[in-house]
Amino acid sequence: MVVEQSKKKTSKPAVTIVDVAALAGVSIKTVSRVVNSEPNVRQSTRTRVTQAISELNYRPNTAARVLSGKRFYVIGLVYENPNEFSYMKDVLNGALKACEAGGYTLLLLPLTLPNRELVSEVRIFATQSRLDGIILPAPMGDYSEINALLDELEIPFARIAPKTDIPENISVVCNDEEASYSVTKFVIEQGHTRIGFIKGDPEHGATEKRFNGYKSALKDFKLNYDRKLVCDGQFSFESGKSASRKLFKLTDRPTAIIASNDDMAAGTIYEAHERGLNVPNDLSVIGFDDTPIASQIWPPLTTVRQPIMEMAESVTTLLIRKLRGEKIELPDEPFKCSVVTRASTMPR
Amino acid sequence: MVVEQSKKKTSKPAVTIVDVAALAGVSIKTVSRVVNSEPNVRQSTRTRVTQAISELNYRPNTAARVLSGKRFYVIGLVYENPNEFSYMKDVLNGALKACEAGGYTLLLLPLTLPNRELVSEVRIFATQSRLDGIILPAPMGDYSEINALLDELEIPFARIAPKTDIPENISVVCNDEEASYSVTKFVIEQGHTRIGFIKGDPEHGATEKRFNGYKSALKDFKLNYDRKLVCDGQFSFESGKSASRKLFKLTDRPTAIIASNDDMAAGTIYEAHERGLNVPNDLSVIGFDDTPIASQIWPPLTTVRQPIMEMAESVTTLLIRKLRGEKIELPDEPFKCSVVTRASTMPR
DNA sequence: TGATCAAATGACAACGCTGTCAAAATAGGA
DNA sequence: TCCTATTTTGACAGCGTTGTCATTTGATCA
Repeated sequence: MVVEQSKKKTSKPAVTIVDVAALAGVSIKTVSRVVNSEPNVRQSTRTRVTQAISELNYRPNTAARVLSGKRFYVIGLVYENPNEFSYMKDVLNGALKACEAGGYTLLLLPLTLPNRELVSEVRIFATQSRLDGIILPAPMGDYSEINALLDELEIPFARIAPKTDIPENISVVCNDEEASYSVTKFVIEQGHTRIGFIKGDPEHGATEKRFNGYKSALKDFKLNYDRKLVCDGQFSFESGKSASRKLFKLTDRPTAIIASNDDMAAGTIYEAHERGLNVPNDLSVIGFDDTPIASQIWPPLTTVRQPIMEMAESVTTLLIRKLRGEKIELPDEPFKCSVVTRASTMPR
Repeated sequence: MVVEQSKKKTSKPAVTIVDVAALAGVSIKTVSRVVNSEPNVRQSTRTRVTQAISELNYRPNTAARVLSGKRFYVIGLVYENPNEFSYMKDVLNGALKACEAGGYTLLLLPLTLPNRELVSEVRIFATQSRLDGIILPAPMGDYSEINALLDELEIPFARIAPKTDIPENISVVCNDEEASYSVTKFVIEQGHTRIGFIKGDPEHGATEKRFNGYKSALKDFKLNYDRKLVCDGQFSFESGKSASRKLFKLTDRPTAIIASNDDMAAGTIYEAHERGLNVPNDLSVIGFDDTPIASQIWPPLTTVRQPIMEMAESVTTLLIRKLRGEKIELPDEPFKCSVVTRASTMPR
C-alpha cells in the first residue's frame, strides 16, 4: 500500500475583507467602515457585516492596513533596562495586555542609563520602527530632550509615574506621598522617634513625593525633622548599603529606616547583618514597591505596594484610544498604594 | 485671540525601493534581489545598488514585504510568566538583540502555568499573530503537545535549555551537569560530608542534569549518597523553604545545602534564619543561576552563573538564519557555566 | 409630487514590495 | 562568426487594506 505524502504547505486561504463583503452582500469599503468603527453606516448593515465577520472569523491583515493607511498599529515601550526587573515586569505585562486588547503590537527598547546617546537611540527607534506612540515608564518620562524629540516627530507618548507635568500629556501616577505618609505614620505609631530615610534616584518622580510624605508625617506627629537622618540613594541595592552605613555611624542612630524602595531596604538589611544589628529587634526597616525580594529576604519587608500593572495597562489603553482619534479624558485620581506589613518592623 | 492649530502631519516622504532603483539605474526588482541577498546579480550591479541604498538610507517597508511575500518578519517568544523575572529578562534581552540584528520583531506571549488552555493559547498566538518562528525557553520547550502543534502548523521553533531531544530541532543548552559537579566538588573540598540537595521543577531540563552532577561528584569523592538528603522543589522560593525545613528536621542534618536555583537557596537561608541557624557558620548554602537576589540577600550566595543572554541570542540568531533558508549547523558544544563564590559557603 | 440635501454605499487607485515569467545580455562552443 | 545555453535584468500583476470621490438611497420640505 502506498501512502501519498503531501508535501504541500497546507496554506489555508486566509479570510479577507472580500470574503466578508461577499457574505454580507456589501462592498469591501463598507466592511472596512464597520471594522474601523467609522460613522455613516446604517445599523442594519453594520449588524449584517458584524455577523459575517464573526461567522468567518475574519481578522484584518495588519500588513495591508499599515501599507494602505497611515497607522502602524505599533506602540513602543522605551525603558531603562534595570538590574532588578520586577517593576518593568509589571509595566510590560500591563502594556502587553492593553496592546493585545487594542490590536496593537508592543515593541521594546531597553536602554542603559546614564547614556549620552539617549536621544539618538530613541530617535532611531522612533523613526525606524514605524510606530504610532510610545510609553515612557519612569524615569524615561522626565527627560525633556526625549519629550522634545517626540514632539518634533509628532509621536504621541504617555508616561508612567512622571515627575514633571506636561499639559495635555497622558500619564498615570499613584499617591506616593500619601502612601509614604501612611507608612511613616505606621512607624511612628510603633513608638519610633529616630526614623532614618533613604531617598531614591532624584530623576524619578516618586523620589520627592515619598520624601515629602515622610516629612509631613513627622511634622504632623510633632517629631523633629533631623537632616542627618536623611541620606541620598539611587534606588539600587548598593546605594542602600552605603546610605545605611552612614546612618549606622551616627552617634544616636535611628531605630527605624525607611528606604524609598525595596532594593535599598534590602541593602539596609544586608548592611545591618554585616554590623551585627538584628532586624527587626535592633532596627525596623521599611521598603517601597513590594517587589519579590521584599518577601524573599529575611526578615521579609514591610513595604508599600503599587498597582504598577494596572497603571501601565490604563495608560497604554488611553494612548491607544488617543491614537484612534477618540476623545479621552485624562485621569484625575491617582492610583492607590497600600501598606504591606511584614516582619521587618516591630514596635519599639 | 484665536490660535490657528496646524493639523497637518509633516509626513516626510519615506524612501522607497523606487528611489533606490532610480538612483542606481536599475529596476526595482534588481534592488529587491540585492536587498534579499538573492543570487544572479552581477557584482558590479550589486555594488551600485548597495551604494544607492546607503546613500538614501533606505530601509524596506516591512508591511509591504509582508503583504507581498510569505514571511512576516516576526518571531514569537512564548514563556512562563514567572514571579522572579531575572531568567526571562536575560532571555528577553538576548532574543531582542538577535531580532534587531536580523531585522525581525519580537512578539511576547507570557503564560501562566499550570494551564489547561496551554495548547489553545499557543495555537491562537501562532495562527493569529502571523509569525514565522517561535522561541521556547525552558520549560516551554518540553511540552510535547506544543511541539506537535507547531509541527502541525509548520512553524519552526527553537528551544532554550530543553530537557528532551528533538532531532533537527534548534536548541541551546549549557553544561549544567558539569557545573553542578564542580560546585558539589567545591563544597566537598571545603570539608562538608553531609550535603543536602534540593531538586528543581521536574519539568525543567536543568533539574535532572543538576541532580546528576551532584550525585556523580559524591560518587567520585567516595561520599555516601543518602536519599534522605535529597528533597523535591519547584524552583520557587516557597518550595525552597519547605524543602529545607525537611532537611533541618533530620537528626543528622546537613552542614551544606545545594539548591537547584537561587530562589530556593534564598528560601533555605530564610528558613535557616527562622530556626536560628547561622549561615554560613552553621550551614553553607549554594544556589544556581546568579540572579540578582543571589547578591542581595545576606549572606550573598555562592552560585552558578549561566550565560542565558548569550544562549538566547545565539538560539534566536540560528532560528532567524533557518527562516531565511540558510544552511545552519546546530551547535555541538554546550555553553559554559561558572561557579561564583560568595559568603554563603565556608569550610567546615 | 417633485426638488433638495444629507446619509449611506460603492468603484477604484494607491500603498511598497515580491513572485512570475519574459526579455536582454553574456558566455561558450562549433 | 553565428547559434545555443546560461546568466542577468526587467515588466507587471498581485498582496489586502484604506482614502478619495462619485453615486445611490432616503428623508424633508415646499
